[in-house]
This record gives sequence, structure tokens and C-alpha cells, in this order.
Amino acid sequence: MVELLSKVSIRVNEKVYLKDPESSELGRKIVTRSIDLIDEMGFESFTFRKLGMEIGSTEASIYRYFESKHRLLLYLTSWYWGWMEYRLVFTLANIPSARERLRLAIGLLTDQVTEDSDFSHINEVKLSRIVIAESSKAYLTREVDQENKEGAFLGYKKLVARISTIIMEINPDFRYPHMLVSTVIEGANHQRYFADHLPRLTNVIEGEDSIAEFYKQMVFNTINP
Amino acid sequence: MVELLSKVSIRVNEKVYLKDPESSELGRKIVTRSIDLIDEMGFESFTFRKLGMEIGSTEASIYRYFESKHRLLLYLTSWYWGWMEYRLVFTLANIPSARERLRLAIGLLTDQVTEDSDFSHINEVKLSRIVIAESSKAYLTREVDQENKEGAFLGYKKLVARISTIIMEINPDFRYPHMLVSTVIEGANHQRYFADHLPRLTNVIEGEDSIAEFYKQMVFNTINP
DNA sequence: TACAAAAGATAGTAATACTATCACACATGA
DNA sequence: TCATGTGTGATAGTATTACTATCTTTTGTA
Repeated sequence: MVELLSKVSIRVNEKVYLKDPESSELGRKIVTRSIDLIDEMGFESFTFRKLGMEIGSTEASIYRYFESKHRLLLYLTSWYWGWMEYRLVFTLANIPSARERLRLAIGLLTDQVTEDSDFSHINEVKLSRIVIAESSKAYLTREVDQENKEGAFLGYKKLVARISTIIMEINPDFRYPHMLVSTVIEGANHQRYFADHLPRLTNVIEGEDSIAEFYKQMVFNTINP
Repeated sequence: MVELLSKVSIRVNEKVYLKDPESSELGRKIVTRSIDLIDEMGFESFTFRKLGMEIGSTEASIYRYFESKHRLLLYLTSWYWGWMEYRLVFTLANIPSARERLRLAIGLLTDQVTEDSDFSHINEVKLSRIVIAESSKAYLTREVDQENKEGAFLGYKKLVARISTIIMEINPDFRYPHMLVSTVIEGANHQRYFADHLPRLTNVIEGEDSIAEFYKQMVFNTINP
């Protein structure tokens, strides 16, 4: 899989960038180092000026790739959902049982990302931390409707749709598949954040992945009581 | 209840403000009008300068009440969770059945707030929209640990703890009560936002409150399969 | 070698999120 | 009645941010 992946790149909707960052050395550096910086200092403190200094370039050059730092965040989150869908397709290939496919899918969405797959210039461990702490800010803005029209959230929606399909295979009468899947994705991210910062809002049990465990229980009991 | 409430005020942890906004006319105006403005223009575009102009005062005067606009957001969200807990206690009083209490609690958390209770200078309908669209930003910052230490999130944690207790009454073996409750609260808010802006991430069925319905199903099936 | 496209260098702007200082109105209490 | 202090208003100032504009230099390629 790693070999195959090394020949593949995740496509991000072209509306979120001005110039494809995959198309040049500078573009890839912008992406790689922005992930480092946002992970270190948080999205609020991150600026194109700081990034420029880090990569030995300038603000102006970065603006040729991304219209704003918000668009860069859209790029990073879109890439992440694209990557997730990619992993999902491979993970579920040739598994006949729908229940087993759903189990694997929930695992993928809720397990902690602990290994950098190393098939790109993107560090997925750091990126997953960014998604946990910052991805809500990608859509909680006044520009959400416009950006949605432009397709900025297609990757997320495709992922949700794909898993909803599995749920409908298991129980065609279940009325809220999209709601359930997006609850799991957002929920798992929030619970990981709570575990680190607001532990009284969650239940982390030493030595087990409670979050993955909880959401598996929740999904199966909800769709097939 | 309305009469009783008119004599009561929601207490917010005093660390989030410099001077209690309930203690003066100006303070109450700051809170009332900031809710209007944030609801209208979003938290990003909202500034103390604009608020000052709205209430015929100045930036400097507002800064005497709140250290920053972020602290004001903490105040508003804390007030909201305090108000929720208050309503919860009244709603659940004298209901012997734990299952019925849980049902009512989930309803309170997930139903849309459509009426301004009119017992304070705070418009709860607008505030609930702010909570839906902006409250994640109250804790998704690098200052979360410090602010948590100061007690900025106590209201939220108390509410979660209170509902968790009911769950434990129903099923003492359930291992993730806090996780379930915070998943419901955050989930319901996100789903309302999705319904308005990213409808393919949810399932809104015309003429019924799908969100409340879904989370009730989810909770009961999860704790008592 | 010629030429365009990409990147770098530099400068500038309006707005933001504060901070600092001073003046003044007004209520209280001695 | 005067002194005092508190709360508020008015004004100004700062560092930083999120861009934009323009010009020059480098680099790949035909």
C-alpha cells in the first residue's frame, strides 16, 4: 500500500488555492512548514509573515498560493478528509460484511493517528492534531455558504456520504445516517481535545482507546437496537 | 416559574470579567448589545469599538468590564450553560423516573431555543444562536488550560456532570456517561449549524425536530442496549 | 540567447486589539 | 459644604495583522 500511495496524490478542490501547492517546491514547503507552525503555535498565532521567515521566503510569495490563511486551513482540512477517504477505500476493499466494513470505518474515524504514512510532504500526525484543534474554524465563519458553494467542503461531505451508505446497507430504515456519521467524526475529534484539556467532559480510561470503543458501541446500538 | 426567575440571576464565574456586568446599567448594556452584534455579524467581525459606538460609549469603558472580546465570549457561554442548568433543575423537579428525567434533559439540550424567557436583559434566542455558531471558539484556543484552571468552563462541566448522574442511575455499568453527554451537547449544536449551512452533513426532515429525535434515540440505545 | 513565469524585496494600508492618560460628573459622608 | 473617590467619557497612541502593490531578480525552457 505504501508503494502504491507513493505514486498517488490527494486531490484538493482547486477553488481553495490560487496556485496548486503540489506544483512546486515552494508550494510544498508552504504546506509542510505551515503544518509544523500551526501545530506548534495554533492557528490564531500563525501568520504568513512567520511562515515566510521559516521557509526563507516572503509573505507576498505565499499569497500567490493562498488567498488568505483561512484558505490555507481549508486546504489542509480538505487534504485530510481526502486522505481519510483514500485510507477508507483501501481498508474496506474486499470486505463483504457490511457490519465489518462499518466497524473498520468507525475505527478509522476515531482512532488516534500515530504514524506518519510518509508518502507525501505532509505529516499526518501533526495534521490530525490540527484537524482536532482547528478544523471547526474552517466552517464556523460567515463565509461558510459562499465557500460551500465553491466546493470547499466536498471532501468532508463525500466521506460522510460514503459511510452513510454502509449504514443504509445494514439498516435501510434508519433515518439519520448522515447525522450519525458527522456526530461521530466531530465527536471523536472533540473528545480527543477534551481528553487533553477538559477531561471532566469525557471519560478516558487508562490503557484503552475509550473514544474508539465508545463510538463503536454508540453507532451499532443506534442503528440496530 | 417566570415570576420566580425574575428574582434570580445567573451567576458567572467572576474570573471571566474584570467588573461584574450585572452591577451597572453600562454593564448590562454591554452584554445585551454584544449579543445583538455578535448574532448579526459573527464573533470575528465583532469589535469593542463597534460595540462602543452602538451603546454610545467607548472601547476603553468596555475594557473596564472585560479584558478582551474572548473573555466576553467566555462570559456569554458561561451564562448560557448556567441558564441551561437552571432550566434543567426546574424541569426535572419532582420527576421520579430516571428515564423520564433523562428524556427531558436531552430535550432541553437538543430542542431549538425559540422563546426569549424575558427574565433578564439577555435574549436567549439570540444567545443560543451564538452558542451554536461560536461557542467552540471559547475553548479551541491555546489559552484553554489557563482559562480552565481559572474556572471559565465550570458551568459547562457542571451541566455535563448533572446529566451524567441520571445516566448512571439508569445504568450504573455504563462507562462513558460524560463522553455521551458532551457528544450530545456538541453534536446537537453542530447539527443545527449543519442544517443551515452544510445540509449534506445532516438529515433534517421537514416538519419534525429530527435533531432532538435522533439524539434521544441515540442516548437510550447506547446506555441500555 | 531570448523570454516568460516564478519568486524575492520592499513598501504601504486600513483595521484590530488593546493601553495610557486626563478630565469630569456625581454620589457619599464627615 | 467641601473633600473624596468611583465610574465613565474623550482622546491618543502602539504593535501587529492581513493583506496589496510594485518593482527587480532568478530560473526554466524553447
